[in-house]
Amino acid sequence: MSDPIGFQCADHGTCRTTLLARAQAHCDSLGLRLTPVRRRTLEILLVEHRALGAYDVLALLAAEGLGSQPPVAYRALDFLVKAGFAHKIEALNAYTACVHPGLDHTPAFLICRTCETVAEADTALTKGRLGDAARAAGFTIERTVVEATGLCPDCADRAA
Amino acid sequence: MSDPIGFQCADHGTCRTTLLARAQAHCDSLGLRLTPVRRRTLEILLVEHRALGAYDVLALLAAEGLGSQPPVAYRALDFLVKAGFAHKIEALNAYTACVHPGLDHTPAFLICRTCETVAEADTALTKGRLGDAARAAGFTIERTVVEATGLCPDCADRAA
DNA sequence: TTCACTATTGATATGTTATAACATCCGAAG
DNA sequence: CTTCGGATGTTATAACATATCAATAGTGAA
Repeated sequence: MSDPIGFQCADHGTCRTTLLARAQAHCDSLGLRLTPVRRRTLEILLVEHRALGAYDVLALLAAEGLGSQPPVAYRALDFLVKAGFAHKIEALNAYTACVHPGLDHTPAFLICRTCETVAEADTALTKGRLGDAARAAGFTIERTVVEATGLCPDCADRAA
Repeated sequence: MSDPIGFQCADHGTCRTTLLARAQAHCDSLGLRLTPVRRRTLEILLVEHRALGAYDVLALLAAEGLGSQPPVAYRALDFLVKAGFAHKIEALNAYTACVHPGLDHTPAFLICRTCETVAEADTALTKGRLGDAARAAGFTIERTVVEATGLCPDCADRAA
């Protein structure tokens, strides 16, 4: 598992620029289209650096004239999720940018219940004990959701 | 990790009776009240043996005159979840009975995307690699969601 | 260029999941 | 018996998500 990333990102500006450029390159190479709405949606997720609901995203898009109805946000988010640039956090019904897009990975999330910051780590859960249990049961795993809720260091300090 | 339970429960009648009795005993000993709505809700989850949405439960309750408005179902489900008799499946926004209530455990679920049957296993994820990552990041895990979606043996056979 | 094709966007409506807020009931403790 | 807290009834609405169909724009072939 790689180190989780998210609670101490020193330079959002750089990671935003880098990841946007990577997304653009990825789309170019696959013939996908990173349209203005999609690009801006990804940028919003990168800048906010926490889990945002579809309607949160929609409000920000709408403020810039990039669409005002729910499908606009959901389509953009679906695209980003399918392309691997973002993930859906099921426990929050919210979305967050992927910190290492392009790589095929099974994300695991550490979600702060106070500030909603999300850190992304990797698991290889299907190779571990859950995978063993699934095989024993004859179950074929296609997708996994791993989400841990709790307190991030900053919020824990603030509470103490 | 215990074996997953759920894809081959031979005798629903027995497990229903047993688990209802256990829930009753647990409530008695803790001074909780397993009221008619709560008891019936648990029974519904046990009998169906798959993930049910709150409105599915509500429809069944309503058909028996046990309330007809959303809060009825949500309150009953919240009670069952808090008491450890049921779990919420975040990936489905649905609820399922716990197969070994009373024990403090971190459930992991195998969810068939076709028949929506849910098998429950245990993980000790906080003791594994995710726990290591969380500790390294200074993150305090309070609750974990582990859900694997895929195909159960029956549905896999049927598809083949 | 023009055409046909496909992906994307725009717009309206609706479906689904969940909770807020407040009134009322009812049983247990004092 | 009263009072107090948990449970329920009821209305309304918030929050999350998708179906549908029309309009538009980019792409490649004739």
